[in-house]
Amino acid sequence: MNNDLFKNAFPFWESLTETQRTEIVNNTTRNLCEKKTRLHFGGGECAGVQIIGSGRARVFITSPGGGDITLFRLLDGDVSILSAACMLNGMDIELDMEMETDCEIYTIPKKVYRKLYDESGAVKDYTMEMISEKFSDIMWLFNQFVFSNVASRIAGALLEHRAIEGGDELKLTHEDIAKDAGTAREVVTRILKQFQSDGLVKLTRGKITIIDAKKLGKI
Amino acid sequence: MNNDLFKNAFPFWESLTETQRTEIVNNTTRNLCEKKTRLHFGGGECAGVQIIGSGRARVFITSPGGGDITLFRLLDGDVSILSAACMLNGMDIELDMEMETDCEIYTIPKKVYRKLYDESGAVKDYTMEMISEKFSDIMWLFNQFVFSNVASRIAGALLEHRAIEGGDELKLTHEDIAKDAGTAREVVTRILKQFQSDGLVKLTRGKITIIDAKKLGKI
DNA sequence: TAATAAATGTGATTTTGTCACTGAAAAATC
DNA sequence: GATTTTTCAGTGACAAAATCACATTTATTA
Repeated sequence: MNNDLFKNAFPFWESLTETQRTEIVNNTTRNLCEKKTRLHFGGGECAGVQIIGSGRARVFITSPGGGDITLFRLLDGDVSILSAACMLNGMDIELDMEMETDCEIYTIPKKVYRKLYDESGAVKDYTMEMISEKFSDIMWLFNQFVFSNVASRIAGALLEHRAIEGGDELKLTHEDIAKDAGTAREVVTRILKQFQSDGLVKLTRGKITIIDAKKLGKI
Repeated sequence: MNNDLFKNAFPFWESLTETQRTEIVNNTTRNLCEKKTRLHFGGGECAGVQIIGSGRARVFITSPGGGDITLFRLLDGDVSILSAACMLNGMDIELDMEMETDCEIYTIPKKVYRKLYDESGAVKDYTMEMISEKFSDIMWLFNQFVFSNVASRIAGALLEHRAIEGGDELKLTHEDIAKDAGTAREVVTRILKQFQSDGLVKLTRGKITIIDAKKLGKI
C-alpha cells in the first residue's frame, strides 16, 4: 500500500499516530473497477470510505423511472466523503456511482474510519469540512435546476467537460449531456443543433467540438 | 436566560463544563422578530447560530428574478444549524429566512459557538449529525423537484402544512404554496381548481380546506 | 364609502418533457 | 467482407408546465 495516497487525500494524515496510520494502511483494500462498474450507496448500506486512486467516476441519483441525474464527479485522489456521512450517522440518501473510466478504488472499511473519526478531532474537522463543501455543491446544483433554463444547463455541462478533458474535443453522446443537465436526450439534440447553427459547437457522432467557449459561457 | 432552552435544543448540553455553559448563557442574545422579518445568510456573513425560542420561520433560496423556493421550516426549539456550517468553514451558500409568525430568536455569536466546537467533541458530533440530516432533507427535496410533477409537489405541500397546523383548515394563499412547491402562482391556482373539482379540497380566499387527505397523499 | 391592496382567475404563448418512431453509423458476428 | 446488432442521432406530434398579460374579486385602509 502506497502511503502517498493517504498523505495526499487526507490533510489530517500527519496528525495521526503511527498506530492509527498502520490501522488504516493494513485494512484498506484496493480494487480495480472496469469502466461502467456501478456501486450503490444508501439504505444504510455502506462499505466504507472510498478514495479514487486513479480514474474518474460519476455520482448520481436515479429516478423511479430509471433515468439518472449527475450530482458530481470524483477524480484522482478524491474521497467519496458522502459514504462517510452515510455510515457515521445513517444519512439516508440513495446514491449511485459509475466509473467513467477504468478505476483504481481504495476502500477504508466502515469500522476503521468510524474508529478514527471517534478518536481524532482532526478527522472530525476534515469530515465536516468535506461534507459542507459537498453540501455547497449540491445547493449550487439545486439553484441551477430550479432557476436556469435547459440551454444554460447544457452549456454549463459542456464547459465542465471541457475543464475535465482540458480540450475542446469532447467525447460525449447527447445521452451523457442529458444526464448532466438533467433533461431528456431529445431536448439535448434540439438545443445542440441550435448551438451548432449559432456557431458555438460542431457536432459529430459521439463527439462535440467546442468552437466558441466564450459565447457558450454567456448563455 | 432560560437554561431549558439550551437543554432542549442541544443534546450535548449535559456534557459541557460549567464554564462552557456560562459562556453560552451570558453571550446569547434574545430578539423578538415580527412576522415577515427577514434574515440573510451567505457571502461569508453569519451572525451566529440561531435557536427558535418560539414561532415559525421559513428558510428559502432566492432566484435572480426575485422568486423564492422554500427549503424547510424551523419550529419552536429548532436550531438553524446551517448557520453553524456557514461560519465554521465558510460554506458558501446564500439562504434567506423569513418569520412566518412573530418569533423569539436566540442567537449564539459566531465566536462563542466556534470556540465550543473546537473544545468539545460532543459539539462536533452534534453539528455533524444535524448537517447530515439537513443534507438528507435537501437531497430529498432535490429528488422531488427533478422526479415529481407539479401536482404531486402541491399535494405534498398541502399535507406538510396540515401536519404543521394540526388541522384541515390551512390559512394559505396560492402564492404561499407556489413557493413551497417551487412553481408559479397561476399553476397552483389551476391545479388547486382541479383538486377542488375532484373533491380533494375546498377553496376560499386565503384558505384551503383539505377534504380528502388520503387521496391527496396518493398523488 | 371610496380608494387601495391582496388574492384569485383565465387566455395566449413559449419552453420543456414525453412518446413513438426513423435512419445512420459503428461494432460485433458470421 | 458482408450481415446483423447495437448505439447514437434526428424528428414530428402531443402533453405538461412556465411565462406573460391582463381581468376580476375580496379584503383593508384612508
